[in-house]
Amino acid sequence: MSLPHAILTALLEKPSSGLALTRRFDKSIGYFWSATHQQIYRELGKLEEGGLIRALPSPQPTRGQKKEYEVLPAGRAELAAWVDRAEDPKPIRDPLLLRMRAAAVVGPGGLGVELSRHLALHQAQLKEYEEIEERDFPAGARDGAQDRLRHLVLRGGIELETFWIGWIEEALAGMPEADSEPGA
Amino acid sequence: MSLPHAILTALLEKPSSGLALTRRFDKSIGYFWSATHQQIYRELGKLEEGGLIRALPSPQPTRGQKKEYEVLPAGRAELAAWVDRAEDPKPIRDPLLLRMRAAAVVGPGGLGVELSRHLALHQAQLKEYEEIEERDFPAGARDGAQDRLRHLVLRGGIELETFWIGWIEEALAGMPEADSEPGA
DNA sequence: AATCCCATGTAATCTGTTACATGATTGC
DNA sequence: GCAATCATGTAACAGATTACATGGGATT
Repeated sequence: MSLPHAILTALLEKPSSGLALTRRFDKSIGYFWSATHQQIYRELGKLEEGGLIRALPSPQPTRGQKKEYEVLPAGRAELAAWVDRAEDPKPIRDPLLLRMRAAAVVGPGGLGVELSRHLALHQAQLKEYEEIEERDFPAGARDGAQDRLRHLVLRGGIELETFWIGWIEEALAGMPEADSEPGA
Repeated sequence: MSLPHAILTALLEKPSSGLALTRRFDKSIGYFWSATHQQIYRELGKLEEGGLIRALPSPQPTRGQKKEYEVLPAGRAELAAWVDRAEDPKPIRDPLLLRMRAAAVVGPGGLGVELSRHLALHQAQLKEYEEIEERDFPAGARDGAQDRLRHLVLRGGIELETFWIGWIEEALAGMPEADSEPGA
């Protein structure tokens, strides 16, 4: 139940068309909640139908025509209620951890190569986050409540990437190349 | 595409019935890939149909009768291939980070309460992992390739919980009670 | 008129969740 | 016999992914 709220948040930050939203879900909001344009258009339809957002009046709203959306008061209220709502953290569900566990049973095979590849991807993502941090939250700047919260979210991303980098390095250290298979 | 491989891994570790698998997905494997019994039964059916596992011969395989499964060579091969396969890390998709971002727009409301609740849950989970580590991987024990990999997976869980605890504490520190709402 | 890009969608499929149904076994 | 529990499933739906379809405007 997070996608509609991700969209409401994005639209409150700046009213947008479906495509513009899609672009923003490739960065910014999308760093913490990804979505494709199909999901976004479908959800925009539902949100409009539910009276949480509305399309800004435009000449002719036909197919292929840009349609800008803005959040209605009901939408803002729903988002505020969601922020407060109790919702348990989802248990971890990560394919890489699972693959490591499988490797313990069938042997690591070429997992080392894959780990190195992931390491590079996480390092690149970390670098991207750090550049954003430098640009948007330079050290020593006074910031308001809004900025503090947004910075905190970014810190979360940075620390998660840092965790992965450390964990993968640890994994690679204990994994020569083609290790021998454990017992059948 | 991870659920079938999670099941193959679990069945290689120990042939089991559907219900026994379900129980094990509440701990162990389930710490890194959760699944309900409905998912498991459905997937067991597909895996059997696909010739990756088979039900051990039993008296009368009717409804309500226990059915034990074991992995066939094709299943082991598929799992080994999956361990090697290139599969990009999924982008972060976390409701709590998203809620923090939404809080930057609509104000934190009672998010602090929710954060404290999550903090307690993560602390409990961390404790559970640490007890497992003490029990299964006591310091100074020599361990084989299999144990090293399984320990590494557990370390991943421990470090992830540690991250969340740190991050939530950081968040709570910068969030008195009911902060004032930022701009409309 | 052909091609490309912007923009909005539909359809099919897969994965995951929630609620419910059915049969077998065991203890009372 | 009845209730509780073990065990295996069905059905309906919600959410996410992938592939494809449609149309407008600009460029060449």
